[in-house]
Amino acid sequence: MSADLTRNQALVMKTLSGAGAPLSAYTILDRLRDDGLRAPLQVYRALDKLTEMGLVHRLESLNAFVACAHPNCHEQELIAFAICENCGKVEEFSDQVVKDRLDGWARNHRFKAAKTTIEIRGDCGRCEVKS
Amino acid sequence: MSADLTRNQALVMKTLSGAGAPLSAYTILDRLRDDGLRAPLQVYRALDKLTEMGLVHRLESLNAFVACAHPNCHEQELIAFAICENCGKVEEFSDQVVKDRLDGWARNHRFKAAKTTIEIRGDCGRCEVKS
DNA sequence: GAACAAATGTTATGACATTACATATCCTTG
DNA sequence: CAAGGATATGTAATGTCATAACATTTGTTC
Ligand SMILES: [Zn+2]
Ligand SMILES: [Zn+2]
Ligand SMILES: [Zn+2]
Ligand SMILES: [Zn+2]
Repeated sequence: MSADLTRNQALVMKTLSGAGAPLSAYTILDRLRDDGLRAPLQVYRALDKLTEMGLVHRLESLNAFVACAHPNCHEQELIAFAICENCGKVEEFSDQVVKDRLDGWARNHRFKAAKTTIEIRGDCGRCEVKS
Repeated sequence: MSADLTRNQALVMKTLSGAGAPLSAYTILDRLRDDGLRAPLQVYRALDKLTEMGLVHRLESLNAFVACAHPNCHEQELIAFAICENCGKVEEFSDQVVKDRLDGWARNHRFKAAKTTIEIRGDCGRCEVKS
């Protein structure tokens, strides 16, 4: 199925997987200087491919990227993200009812959805910050 | 209720209302040069206040801003946006079921939501492009 | 191995957003 | 009214995110 990754794609994927939290393209670049990467485009091109493959998600409200938590699991699903503003952790989930409701709205309004973004910003349970 | 707008806030609001589509902060700035605005910050500060007041929404997937279609109507609602990638038009809607499902997920995971983004990108009915 | 597609390298530039600091305006209250 | 505080403004500089354009290399197919 998913073809082997190229060198740059593998480097970017490894960086994101190891981070455990979203990273900006430029942060990824900084962490890969020693591996020979020098220009933003090298990272953006790898991110584009990885996103197409479903291995990486772009978080629109953060302008950042995160490794998929369930690779190859939810190819066609509508994915929602819960993003902790305190620790940076991201949880992915799907909800068929939400998907059905949004699909229904689109159908009723003759809107042809291409991509849907659902992102919840807030504080995760583990982060009950000592006020 | 919503206090009077300051000069800069009124200028930005008028520009956004008249546009009928989302505008970037820099586009707004360009359209207000003749009114004396010169720096991005003047626009961003006005946008911040207008957003707080609920008169303007930020579209995360576009890095742009749009005048609220139903001012003072949905103060506390979860708002979803359907954004046409062809004509730029944005439709706002609320769905209580979607809100309940997302609230339920958050409750179950002890996630304290601060702000939720729902944006559907696609093509609106009016835009059935001549292929 | 010629031809084509895909990936890479590099420079420059464009687009979006904030920091830092100075000044002005409004509004309260003694 | 003067003093003080809160809010709004003006301005320059800088930081952050993303793509255009072009040259080169690598891999695949016939
Ligand atoms: Zn995923
Ligand atoms: Zn957290
Ligand atoms: Zn609205
Ligand atoms: Zn349209």
